[in-house]
Formats: sequence, C-alpha cells, structure tokens
Amino acid sequence: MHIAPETLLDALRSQDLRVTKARRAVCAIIAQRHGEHLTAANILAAVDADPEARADQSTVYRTLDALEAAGLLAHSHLGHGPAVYHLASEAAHQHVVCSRCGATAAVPAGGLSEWLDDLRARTGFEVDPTHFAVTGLCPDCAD
Amino acid sequence: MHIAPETLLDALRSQDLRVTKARRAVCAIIAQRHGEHLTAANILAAVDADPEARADQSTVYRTLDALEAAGLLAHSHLGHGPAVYHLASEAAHQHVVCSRCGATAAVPAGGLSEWLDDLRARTGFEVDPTHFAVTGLCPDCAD
DNA sequence: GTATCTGCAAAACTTTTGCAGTACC
DNA sequence: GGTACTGCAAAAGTTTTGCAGATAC
Repeated sequence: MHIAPETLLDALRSQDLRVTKARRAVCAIIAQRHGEHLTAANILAAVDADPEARADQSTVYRTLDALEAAGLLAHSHLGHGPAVYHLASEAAHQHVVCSRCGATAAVPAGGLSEWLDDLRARTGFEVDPTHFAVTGLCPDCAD
Repeated sequence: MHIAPETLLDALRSQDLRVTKARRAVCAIIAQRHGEHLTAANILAAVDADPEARADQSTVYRTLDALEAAGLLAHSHLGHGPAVYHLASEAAHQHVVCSRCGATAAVPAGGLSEWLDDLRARTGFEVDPTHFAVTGLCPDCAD
C-alpha cells in the first residue's frame, strides 16, 4: 500500500516525459499522502509548504493531467467541490457522499457488477462508476 | 406527462412564497419544456427571448433554488458542465454520460434497487443515485 | 407596511489558456 | 540545440453574494 515517488517518476521517464522540479514535488506529495482525497489545491498548498519546492497552480494542473494521461493517476468528483486525485493503482471504489454534511464513504467497485452489467445491457455504455460519486444522506443526517 | 405553469405557481403560493413576474417566467419555461435537460443558462436565455419577460441570472438561480427547496424541482449533474434541472415529479432516472463525446442515456432508477440496497447495507447511506450521472464510454466511442 | 424578491455588480471558485522564457535530455 | 515544461497573468465558465431599491401580500 506504499509507493515511492521514484516509481512515479520512472513511469514518467518510461513515457518520454521529462522529470522536472515541479513534477518531482507533485509526485512526492502524491506518493506521501496517497490514500487521501487530494484536491489540486491541497497539492499546491503542500508543494508551497515545502521551502525547497514551488510550482504554479497551472503547473500543478498540467502535471496532474500528464500523470493522468500517463495512466498513473485518476480523479473523481465527490459532489460539488473540486476534483480529488488518487493513484490509478488504487483499487477502484465508488464514493458515496452525504449531500447535507459532506461525509463520505467508499465501497469497492467489485460489488457493483450486476448493476454495471445491467447498465451495459440497457444502454450499450461501458460504464466507469468511480468517476462521479453518488449522493445520499449519511446515517446521521438521514434522521 | 404535462404540467401547467399554474400548478407550479400554486405550489409556491401554498408554501407562502411570492409569485412574481420572474418566477412566472421561469415556471412557464419549465412547464413548457419539461422533459428536456434544462440548464440555468437555457432557462435564462428562454426568459430573455420572451419580450414580455426578463430576469437577471441571479434571479433565475434564486428562483430555481426556491423551487428546489419547495420540492418541485431537482437538479442533476451530467458530467463536467452545468447542472440540469427537471421537475421533481418526473420519474427518477439515472443518467449515463459518455466521457469522450458527451452522449447521454437514461435508465429508470427502478432497476437499481439491489445496488441501492447493497450500498445502504454497506454504508448506512440513503442513496439518491440520480443526482450525479455515471460516466462511461458510449457504444460508438468504446471502439 | 413590511418582509420578500429583484436587479446590478462584483466576487468566488475551479480550471484552462496564451505566451515568452527556462530547463531537461 | 531543440522540444517540452514552467511561470505569470488573464480568462473562461458556472454559481453565489452584498446591497439598495422595488414589489407582492
């Protein structure tokens, strides 16, 4: 469940992408805090908090895009706020977000297969259920 | 499958909300074009197209909020763009959006009950699956 | 009369883009 | 050396907000 920043950088190298100071910094944050729901703003703040590193917000977005295009990273939308990024190697999971208090829960995507089969049968779409969360009311707010 | 603007206005009245010119105009558009995927911008444009009516965009948003709070309207997010509004009385349905070309499909929420039961059992959340679309690749783009 | 609603203008918020300069390979 | 990347600044796009004035009841 751990990943070294070098693993990410090596993956970039293997795709003929350049390893720059900004990309090192972003990859370090992602490796260090993976498992969290990191937004682009979180990553930018973390980079800026490191006196050795800095990166413009546009660079952070472009780096995240590059990592995503390289297949290393994916993002999801947990409701109305900013997108959250996570390693593509993390197990696919569906997010459920409370529309009142914002609490989140995750369920492995594995349990959704009948639903996905049903959707594909009805619509012909190859569905990726993890990109958008579903909303609902958490147990506390459901009262 | 039709609804009169007066039905919406009456519902507002019954909740002690005031019936104004702007609200009449917005309700007229919604009643007239219900079944479509109307964005706030669509509604604003439609109001402005009527020489008799006009409303500021902030008024349109506030009117939509009021109708939603009154339980008459609901909105969904079909991907990255603006939210779309529809009558709360319309049958619940789940949207599926192609992440490449933007094509949409809809499936009745009815077929999702096992999945919803499963989610509730695992997370305790009362899930509303219709608020966010799921993304995927449509048959044409899946090649 | 008074609480609610409206218009206007500006801002909030996330993300994207154009462009000139810098740094990686 | 040449291409890819970066920083800066500005803009895009949707939605929200503050406030003074207008309007529905």
